[in-house]
Amino acid sequence: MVRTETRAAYREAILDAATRVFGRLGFQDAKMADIAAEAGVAAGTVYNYFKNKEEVFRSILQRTHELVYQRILVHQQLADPIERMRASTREAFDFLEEHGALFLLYVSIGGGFDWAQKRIEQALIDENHARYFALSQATLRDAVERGLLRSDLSIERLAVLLSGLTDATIFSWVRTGCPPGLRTQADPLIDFFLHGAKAP
Amino acid sequence: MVRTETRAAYREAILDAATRVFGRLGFQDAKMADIAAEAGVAAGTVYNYFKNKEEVFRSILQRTHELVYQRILVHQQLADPIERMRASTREAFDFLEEHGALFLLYVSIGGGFDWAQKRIEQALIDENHARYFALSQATLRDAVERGLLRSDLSIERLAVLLSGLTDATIFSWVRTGCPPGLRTQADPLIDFFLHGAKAP
Amino acid sequence: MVRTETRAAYREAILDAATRVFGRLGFQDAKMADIAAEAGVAAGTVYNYFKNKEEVFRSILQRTHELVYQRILVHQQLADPIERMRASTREAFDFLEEHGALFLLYVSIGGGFDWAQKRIEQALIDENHARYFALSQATLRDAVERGLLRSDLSIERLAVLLSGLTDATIFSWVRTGCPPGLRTQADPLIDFFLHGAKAP
Amino acid sequence: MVRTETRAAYREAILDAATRVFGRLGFQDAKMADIAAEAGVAAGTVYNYFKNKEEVFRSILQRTHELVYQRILVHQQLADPIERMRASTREAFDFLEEHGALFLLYVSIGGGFDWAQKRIEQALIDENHARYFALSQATLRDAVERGLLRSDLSIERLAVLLSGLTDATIFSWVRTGCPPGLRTQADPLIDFFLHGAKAP
DNA sequence: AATGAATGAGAGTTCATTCAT
DNA sequence: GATGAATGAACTCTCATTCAT
Repeated sequence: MVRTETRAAYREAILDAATRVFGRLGFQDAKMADIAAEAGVAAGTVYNYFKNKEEVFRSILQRTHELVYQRILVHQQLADPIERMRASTREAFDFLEEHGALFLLYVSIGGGFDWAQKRIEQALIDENHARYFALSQATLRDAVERGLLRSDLSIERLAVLLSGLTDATIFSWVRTGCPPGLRTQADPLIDFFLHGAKAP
Repeated sequence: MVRTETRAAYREAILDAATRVFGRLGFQDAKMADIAAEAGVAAGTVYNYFKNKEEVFRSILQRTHELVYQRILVHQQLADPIERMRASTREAFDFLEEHGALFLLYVSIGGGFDWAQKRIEQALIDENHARYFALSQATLRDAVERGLLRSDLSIERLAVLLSGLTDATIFSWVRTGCPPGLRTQADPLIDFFLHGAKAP
Repeated sequence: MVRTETRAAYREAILDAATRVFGRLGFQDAKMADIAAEAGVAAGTVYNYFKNKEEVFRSILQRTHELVYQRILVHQQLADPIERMRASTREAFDFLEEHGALFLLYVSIGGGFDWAQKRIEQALIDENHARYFALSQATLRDAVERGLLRSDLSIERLAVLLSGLTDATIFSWVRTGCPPGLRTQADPLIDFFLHGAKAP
Repeated sequence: MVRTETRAAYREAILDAATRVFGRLGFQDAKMADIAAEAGVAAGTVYNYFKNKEEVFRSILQRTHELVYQRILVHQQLADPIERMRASTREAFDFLEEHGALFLLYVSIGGGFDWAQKRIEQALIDENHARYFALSQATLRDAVERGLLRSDLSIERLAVLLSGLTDATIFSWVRTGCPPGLRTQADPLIDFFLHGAKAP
């Protein structure tokens, strides 16, 4: 029992370290030695927990995805689809603020374009992305059916545009050094999604 | 004179080849040997034109940026800022359709998140990105001042959101295999930017 | 006493396992983890019984040698040296058929040319080999002195040639998949040793 | 043309070096760095000529085999099969004396039992071995048909026994430090093959 | 004494860059 | 200036051995 806990703790520590290192350097530049050092273990130890560098990366993706997904899932019970959109966006932004290694989240949320990842596990990324997208699309469909959103654009197109606004906001936030307060941008973002930029 | 032209032609040929190879494989996986082979020259020749791999990449970025920038610049004379936005977006989409190696354009246009680039020349990317952004912001400012766009969002915020919509559209287009007709999405995109998703 | 027996039992179990694993994979490819797993003990346990991988190997060699040597020794009491040769060869072939891990026997008997062994303990191999050889030479000397064998070849040379015939027979047997009946080749082999290939 | 020659020379130099190193240390213990150093080139250079360590090994095998095979082939025109056997054996022994790296010859001639080789390219080894064996068997068959050899043993069995005598002689020679004069043992060996050890 | 995870030295291989031709 | 082979630093991964429990 103790052993199992210790193993799990080691695993988590390595994933945490790897998350920091990948976030800092990207997949290619991150060396296994860096990850091991950051985790405070020997190089070989990492290989007792993960088959290779790719699996470390994949595991981070999966772990992060699961974490965010669960947190967003909670809000899907809200009756009003617009409220659901607002809550989900706030939740995602909250998560980003809490975790330094946003790069990974971004990636797991879907839009990432790092060629390294592409090579590694596009399938996994796509699958995770698809799960988020499915959630988003369900909400949008609900909204369209209730007459809350225009119906001349496909659900998928709406989802793409919404994620575009979200991603751009995140990028911009990262670019400006991750200042506190990202979550406050969630509601204006949804408002913009609804009403656009036209002067009233 | 001939010599100069020959040199220039070699340089262009190498950049063309490198664009294709980087577009196909990404920065890390693209080997100098691949680029040389694609260009039909010997490996060493590349080094007669570029100091190293990074400079090849940087040069592509710069060249592409210049190309797109000039094409977009043409439309800045249009009196109506909304029309300017439409024309610029169409122009960017056209360029993407014409050139297979869209990845690079996208990247040079700005939102890219490839870690390789980050390492290499974020400064350059940012600078290029800033030039586009300046263009975009000038148009948006004009529109706001004419009362065509809401004034409760900062010009910069508007620019970020607009680029988000554009980028998401491009990503989605790439993801679906670059089907013909990207340019037809330019006007609906601007419409969405103006009016949002709300049902009328 | 019990303790001692337990220790001995562990030791034997590990050697048995190691014999199988070395036989299957050779020295280099056999991993200590494989041996431990095959023996049903933890990796560390092996090191409670043997200093290192080489000692495990050496111990197998020694144990196997001892076993075979004792079995062959029994027949040395036979009065007729030719009969002694026949009986010894049969005994060796029997042993090979009984034990799957023939490779090791062969090796310990002497002619092996595995570079791994060479590196490890050529001295030991040579010593064991010398013991067999001494037995063989004693018999041959006896035969020569009794006028049963030609005396124009040195005893050592005769021993070398005899072992060559034996080894070739074993190799050929292994190469053809160790079909049953190796022992029946012992007598024809000795006959050939005596009379050669010439037509009568 | 010069280039081609240079390339070939490099290739040969590396193979020569590798032959020495493999002969000295065996496959596993020979490091690519050792081979490169012995050849007086950089580590990477070896990889410009051979895909990997295994291919270096395989190439040596093939080259040596070809060399020896051609030399033995010359004597196949001799009318008397017994003379053919004598000449072939002498040729093989000559080759061994000329080349320090006998290990390889031995291996390529066939009886080798190095586990490393087994893993690597047993197929190739077997194929080469089969070529020698075919030669040997043809000669033996000829001799049997002419009534020169006993016909109660299969051709294959005769070939096995002959190679056993040869190998044992080589082993013994190597074991005693490769003293000059191996070739003088060829004729007595064939004599022994013909008449055996029985006193006349 | 058994365990099994941590260790870390070491090897094969890649590839950007250099340089003699 | 083009060539293309040589270079060698650097990185991932393996596994014999150690050691805390």
